[in-house]
Amino acid sequence: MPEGHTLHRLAGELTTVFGDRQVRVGSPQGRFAESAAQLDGARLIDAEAWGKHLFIRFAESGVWGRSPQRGFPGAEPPGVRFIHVHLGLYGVFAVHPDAPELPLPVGQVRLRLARPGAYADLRGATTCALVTAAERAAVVAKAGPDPLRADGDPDRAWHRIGRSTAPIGTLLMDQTVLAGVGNVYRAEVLFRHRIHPLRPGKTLRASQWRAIWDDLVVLMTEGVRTGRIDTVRPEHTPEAMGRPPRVDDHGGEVYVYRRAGQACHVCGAQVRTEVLGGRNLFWCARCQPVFRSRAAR
DNA sequence: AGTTGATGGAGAG
DNA sequence: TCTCCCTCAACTA
Repeated sequence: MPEGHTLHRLAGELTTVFGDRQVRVGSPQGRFAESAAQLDGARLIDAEAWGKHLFIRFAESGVWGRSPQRGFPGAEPPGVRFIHVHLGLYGVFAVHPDAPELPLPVGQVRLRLARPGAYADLRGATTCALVTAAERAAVVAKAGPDPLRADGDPDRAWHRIGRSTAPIGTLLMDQTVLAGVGNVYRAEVLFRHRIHPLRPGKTLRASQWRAIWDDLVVLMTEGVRTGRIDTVRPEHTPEAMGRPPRVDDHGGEVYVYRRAGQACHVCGAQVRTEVLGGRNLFWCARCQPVFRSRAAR
């Protein structure tokens, strides 16, 4: 379930459960075994997310005591290292904060973090690598502003969007334009703002982009809190509309994502789908017209 | 038992 | 634009 909210939620969980503690690091599956052996027994300082990237910070092996650098990623002490995790499409990092026993790994566990009473298993990640502070900085430098970070700057994204002929649906998914939005938030935020996904970025008004950004901050912050993606307004919830709740693997209440052919919750028209850049796009052609007359606004 | 798809992205051509 | 990678649940047969 990995969009930006998943990674920020994970960063918080990992910091709470393992922050400022000595941890066992292993790779039952074996693919991260060499790096895991180097980190095993080191102190985990904290974890941090930038868009869909997760960085787990470790003090130099054998260094003890509280780190004054915690929360100040600009000045890393020598020897600090990170596990860089990217979940890709279907990676899962399951944190078990209260586990009296350490169970045998089930399935392909690439990375296991453990301390007495707690463990976390990573499966299916596209990236799990031991990196230096400089390598981490290079990944961050490529990423666009993240709506979930206090330092996220919407103007940086607007600089790209406002002059691009690419579809806004493509730009929202481009992690160098904006970091953290995935296929669900893309579909949903465009629906909420009644913008057709194929509309060129440069045809948006700055105020429209600002409204989208502000909405993403709210929606994704809620996603971090709940661990799911809910985007319907109070008047469109199952309870308010007297419709059955969504039954799906991720469970959130949405307007258009993966609802192709079903009736739009707002206007009743059939939700449409199309492949764009290898990813499924969903929108309501009536609520999100390509061209909108002044009268319609 | 085998196939498909999924909230992602890198690299080749 | 295509191909490939990672894993596993939910399909199909």
